[in-house]
Amino acid sequence: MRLKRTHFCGSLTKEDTGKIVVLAGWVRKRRDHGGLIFIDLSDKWGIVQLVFNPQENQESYRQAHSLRDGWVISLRGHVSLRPAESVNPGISTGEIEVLVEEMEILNPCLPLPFPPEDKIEVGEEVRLRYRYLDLRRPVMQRNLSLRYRVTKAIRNFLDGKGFMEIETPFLTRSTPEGARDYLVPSRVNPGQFYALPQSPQLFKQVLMVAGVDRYFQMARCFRDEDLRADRQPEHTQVDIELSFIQEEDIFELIEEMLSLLFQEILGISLPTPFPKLVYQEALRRYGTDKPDLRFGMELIDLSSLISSGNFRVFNDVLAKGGQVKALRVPGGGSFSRKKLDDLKSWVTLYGASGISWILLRGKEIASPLINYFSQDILKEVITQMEAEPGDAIIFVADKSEVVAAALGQLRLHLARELNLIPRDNYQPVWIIDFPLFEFDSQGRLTSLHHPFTSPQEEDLPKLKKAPTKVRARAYDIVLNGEEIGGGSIRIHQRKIQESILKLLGIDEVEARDKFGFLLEALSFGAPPHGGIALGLARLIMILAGEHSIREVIPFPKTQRAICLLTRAPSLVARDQLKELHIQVEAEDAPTI
RNA sequence: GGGGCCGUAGUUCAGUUGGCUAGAAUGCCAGACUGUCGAUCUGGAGGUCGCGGGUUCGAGCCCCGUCGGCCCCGCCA
Repeated sequence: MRLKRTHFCGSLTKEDTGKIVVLAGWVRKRRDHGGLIFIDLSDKWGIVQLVFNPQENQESYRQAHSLRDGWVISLRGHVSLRPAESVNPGISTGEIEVLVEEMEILNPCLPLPFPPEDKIEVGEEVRLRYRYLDLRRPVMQRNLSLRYRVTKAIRNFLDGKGFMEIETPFLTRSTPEGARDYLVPSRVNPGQFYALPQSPQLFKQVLMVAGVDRYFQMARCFRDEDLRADRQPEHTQVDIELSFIQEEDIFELIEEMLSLLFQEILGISLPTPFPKLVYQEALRRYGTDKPDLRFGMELIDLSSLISSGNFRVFNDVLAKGGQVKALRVPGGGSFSRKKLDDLKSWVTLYGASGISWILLRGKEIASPLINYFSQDILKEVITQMEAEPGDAIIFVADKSEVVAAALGQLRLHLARELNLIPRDNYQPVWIIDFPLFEFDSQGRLTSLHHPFTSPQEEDLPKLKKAPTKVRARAYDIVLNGEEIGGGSIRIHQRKIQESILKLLGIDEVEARDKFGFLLEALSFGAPPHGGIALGLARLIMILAGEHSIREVIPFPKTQRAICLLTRAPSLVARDQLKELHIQVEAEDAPTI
């Protein structure tokens, strides 16, 4: 590269008119008029038009004929004001152009699979395979830069609050959190494995015992579970832990931090304090523990009202201790029979056997329930639902968990479909008072959060008799229906920790083996402590207005946990396996 | 582990009941053109219809299997 860059493509303005500049970048578009060639040159900062004129410079004009999209060049030229009729108001440098006097071709380029611009019609598979081209697109550059600005702002903020960033190991031991571990074989300890951390949970607690008082980390976490639009096998969490604090301290800290981010990034002020919603109430009103509060459509319990009718489906459900709840769907009165059938089969995904409905078509009421309920009851239903002409009321009757899942999902589904969710609106909410335990599918008691979460003190007496009634000192932060973080006040006393482990069916031997180090640490003057972890990509996804975290992760994996760029995972050489004392079952694993 | 949608030119897609040489747009290549910026005009090249098997006189289309992408259930502090 002979020419030394003096300016960036996107930063030139008419103030630079007359200057001799050296630019470097990618050829974006060639418009060859035979006697005159225009080229858009792009770099990270934007686009500027180059002009090759044979009357100005024969040699570079000749070279310009060979240029194609994606070629890398540098050039020296002088900045010139465009003729008034040729100004392009569509780009920031539209008032000027650069007349090229000398050019160096730095690298040619194959024809591009897709152009590096924002509006492309190309599948994600192709984008991921050529991720370096995808990331050249301005929108992806913005997402990358947004991520950097967010982490920088978080570091500054936490630094100002007396926090210290500390790294914890990637090669660690399997922790008892719920997810499947990624394992790493140990060469020097045959048959033994490290686990990649699902979170630095125990390390950050140990750091509190170590007197660090305020810790944070941009912590990479690994979970070998199936992927979703908001889940990758590895993700970064903003991991935070503090000593000598209560829930309110965490709430205030995170509220201040998120407010700062939204102010700095979007220029939006989030009102603080954020509202708090008790877990049970969230389930009752929204059917989920991560409610989207940007719109209403709450679930209304009509069980007692409806019990006076003689509709067998409802009565059977109620007799078995279930419930009948309903959702008001603004504008749903015009739903067709087919649409309602589709919704009916859609809710079966969530275990419901179907839906029932009342359509308010002007003054008319269309409903299969008409034959089973008196006019008075139907009117009362409409009153309780606060339904208006043109609305639909959709019922689900089942046991409470099914009603919550089905109606909760239906609420989201229909709100999206009917465009009822306001844009540029951000509604954070704390979900609090989670249960400490739940029963898993095999009827065993498990932690809802994790086993180091402190029970609420007033519920301690229920630990033995009614463990699922015990509330945890745990909290989630939910933003626009996305769980962007969660945490808890931890157990800092060995006795309580031991009794929780015992309740979880972990005997003393296993407890000592798996986290004896924690129990021991708790015995050496562990301070009361607690913390939170925020899912960085989810937060940035919301700030960026994207709908998948893959849009804010430079090199994400596909739903089958494959990196299409590098083709990881891959087979490894036999020798590598042998060195690691690993034998692979032959049937599904060819070797190289 | 399961459900749904999808896979045809570099890219995005169309392709009838199974029937001529598989099309369009864009991109690409060549030529023309001195004010374009989605340049324009003329011409051209470009296909393992994801892969394997089956049915059939004949398969892009039907059947079975398989691989891959997306969304979801289960799973997931």
